[in-house]
Amino acid sequence: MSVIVDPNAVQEMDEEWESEAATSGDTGLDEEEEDDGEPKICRVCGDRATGYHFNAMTCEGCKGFFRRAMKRSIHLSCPFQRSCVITKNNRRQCQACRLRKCLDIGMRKELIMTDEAVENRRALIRRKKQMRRVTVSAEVQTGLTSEHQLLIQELTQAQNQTFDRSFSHFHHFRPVERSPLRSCHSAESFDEYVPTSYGQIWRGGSGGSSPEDPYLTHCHQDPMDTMAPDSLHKSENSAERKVFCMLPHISDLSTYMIKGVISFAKVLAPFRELSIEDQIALLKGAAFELTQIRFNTLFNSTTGLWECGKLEYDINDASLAGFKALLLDPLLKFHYILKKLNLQNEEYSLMQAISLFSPDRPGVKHSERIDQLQEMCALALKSYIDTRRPQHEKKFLFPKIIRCLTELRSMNVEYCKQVVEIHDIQPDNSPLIMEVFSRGND
Amino acid sequence: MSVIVDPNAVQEMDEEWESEAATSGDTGLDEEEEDDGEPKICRVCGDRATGYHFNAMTCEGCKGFFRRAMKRSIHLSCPFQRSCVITKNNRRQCQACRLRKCLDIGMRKELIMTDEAVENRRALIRRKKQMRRVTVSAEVQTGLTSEHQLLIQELTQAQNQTFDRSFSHFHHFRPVERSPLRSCHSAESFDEYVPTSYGQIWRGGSGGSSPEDPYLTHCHQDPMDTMAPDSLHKSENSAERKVFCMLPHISDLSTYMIKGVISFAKVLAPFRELSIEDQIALLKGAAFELTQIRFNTLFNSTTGLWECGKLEYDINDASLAGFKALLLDPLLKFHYILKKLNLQNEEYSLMQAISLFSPDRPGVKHSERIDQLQEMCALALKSYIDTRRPQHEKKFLFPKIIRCLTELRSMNVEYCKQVVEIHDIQPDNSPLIMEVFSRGND
DNA sequence: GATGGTTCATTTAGTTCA
DNA sequence: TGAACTAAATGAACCATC
Repeated sequence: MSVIVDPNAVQEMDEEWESEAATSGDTGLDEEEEDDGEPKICRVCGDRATGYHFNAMTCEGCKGFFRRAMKRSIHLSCPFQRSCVITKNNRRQCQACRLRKCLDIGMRKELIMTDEAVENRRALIRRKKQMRRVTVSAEVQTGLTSEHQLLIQELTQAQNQTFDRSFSHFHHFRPVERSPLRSCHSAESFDEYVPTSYGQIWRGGSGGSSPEDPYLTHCHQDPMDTMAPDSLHKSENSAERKVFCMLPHISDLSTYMIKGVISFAKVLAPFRELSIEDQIALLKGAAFELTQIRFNTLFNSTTGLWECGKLEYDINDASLAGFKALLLDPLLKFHYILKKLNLQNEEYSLMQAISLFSPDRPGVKHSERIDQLQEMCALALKSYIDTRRPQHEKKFLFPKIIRCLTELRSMNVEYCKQVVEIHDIQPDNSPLIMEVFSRGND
Repeated sequence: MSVIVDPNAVQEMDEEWESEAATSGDTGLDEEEEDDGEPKICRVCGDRATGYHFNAMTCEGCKGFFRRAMKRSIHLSCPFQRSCVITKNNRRQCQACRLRKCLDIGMRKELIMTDEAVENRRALIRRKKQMRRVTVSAEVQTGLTSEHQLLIQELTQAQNQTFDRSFSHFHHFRPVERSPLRSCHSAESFDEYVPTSYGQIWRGGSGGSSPEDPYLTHCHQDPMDTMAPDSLHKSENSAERKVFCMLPHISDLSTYMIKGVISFAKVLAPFRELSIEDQIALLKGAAFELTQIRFNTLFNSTTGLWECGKLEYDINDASLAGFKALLLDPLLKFHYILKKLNLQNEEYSLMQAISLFSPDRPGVKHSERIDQLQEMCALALKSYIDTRRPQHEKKFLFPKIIRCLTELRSMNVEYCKQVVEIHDIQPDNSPLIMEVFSRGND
């Protein structure tokens, strides 16, 4: 039964039969005098129109309705007979017919801005607003453009808000356990995970370690010393002893730090404005790097310790958590080198931002925008250095920082790999860690 | 069905009038006092009114009463003279008269949300509540892994981007032509392609469905009724009349929908990463299924119509395009059954993805990867249902959806066959359709 | 000035529970 | 049953860009 039978059709003497057939109702009242000044009447509901909206003369109500209904993109069904006459007073009673009428009279959904366009617009407006707030004088005084100033301000603020230097939560972590461990694995499989060459490389090259090496004066036992002899025995008494004795604690520490950097990112307006998808991709890609940058601020290059309140860690703790020299060698080097640059909080924050806004992380969709952000951060860092650092530092500091970021990035891959490997042996890592690192980064 | 007589069509924009009668022919009541500040008095019982409810100024009591009474849909009878005067104090004494009064003053049952709509609303609220807690993927237990979350997000985004619900292109299709057709073909060839058994099967003939089958009680004309008598006459005046009068339009509609699902696939990153060869194989294999899944979102199971803006189609339209009961019977059944599941956008999108990534389509080269993708989509759907659906739905929804997909797949073959057969008789199909369907699928 | 989006008080669905 | 809720949709007034 060719269903589109419309009783109204008979009454319609308008030229365009079909465009009216389903909904008609405006009975040509507003049509005839279109000559010049259009009648300010909503073509959908007959209310007072406020101009053309999405290509049709409509009222504010129908304008908003059309935008919202199209964005919701769900199918609406008329509870009546699909032929409701839309009027000012009944327009809310049938969304389906109202929307159909909108389309009938030529409203076009292409004229609705996409979510992305809206986001860009919002970002633009926000930036301009802030820009306006910052006076030009400030720019003159600091030598930084107000845009850079604002950015740096936002970053350091985010950093301070989300980097807990009280270390008060560290007590909730699973306990520190540095004592010799007993393997449930065979000697060779264990060898695979704790490199024998570790000590040599660490201790500075050719000859073994000299006691005065700053980063070796600490209480780490070589796991091999105590463990190898036992490694073929099955664990007899100590059910809790793990192969990677520090893993539970280090895992909780990492998890905590990751939550911190996630908060850091989420506090940043330009980050929040990205799609959720991209936010996740960026965080997955940068989590390791950001935590290491933050750890660097806690690093004491004299003692080789990361000082976290009353707890402190050395590189061997990482090896006791199962990480191998292939990662730990360059990582420790990184910390010494970066520490030497003696960065300020602003610079650390900018570094984090540059790492975070890496447009080439796997899974990133809108890389252009992220690229912009990264570039802005880099420029801000450059300007900051130029204006705040003494002459002799200006020249090389920026490239050195960038170099550190590059090194960090190259460790990222290895880190992810080792996390997964470790987890296969001893699944002590938190779900968050596994989620963030369990797929390839880069 | 010219039953839909709309009094408003004749009446001009008479302010008071319109507020009352959207479509139904209810007595336009006298709204003498409504001028500006309406009296906040319940039109049913005289109690203090709280606003318009179901199209009438009523109190909270009558609002709730009306909803419940209409939903219960049982017959009420007055213990008195069927003429009780309803007041605030006696309103509970006679439900029958109270309800009658409600209807009299213009309360409309259509403005009560359907059970389906309510369910959707609940689901949406549930989803939003969960969403509120989500910051970054794993941070919070959404019950979905971030991988699944991302997948679902990508799919729904692709769906929204590529499924044009404005139906604005439908006007460019060749015209709808539902009138009786005249054959240019010889009787026998005609008979061959418009199955004589069609009507019987449809109407519940020998082998078939019983009349009370919900999906068979609908108003389709049997093409044979009008056509058979004429089938021996050659077309005398109408050169344009075709054997399959709806074919041109339906063909353009199908072509358009296929373009839509191709776009859907092409927007998906995991799809784009497949070899071009496999992309083509998958699309050829799934085009029919995807379009049908999309059509289901437009299907109104109350009316048996697919609602596409101001156009609407019923199953008979497909038969007027030459499709036969062997396809159309199970297809209509499929639409009723799937619709009943009341799926959300996310679930429809996942369904499409599962169908799309079928590793066993003819011509597929790298089936392992596709198998992976399909499995991931299936798992995502399962988790989605587990986390977003109420307890009682969790159990069977997933298998039911899979069952629908199986059914759809089995129709795929028959569809391809009929498309080719139809094209042999009346080559109105677009090249795209022929390209997609002209070789065996499965 | 024209026409996009934004804001937020208001309206009116459904929900809860005594 | 209905008073007191919650929340989505609405639209008037507004802001911003071109």
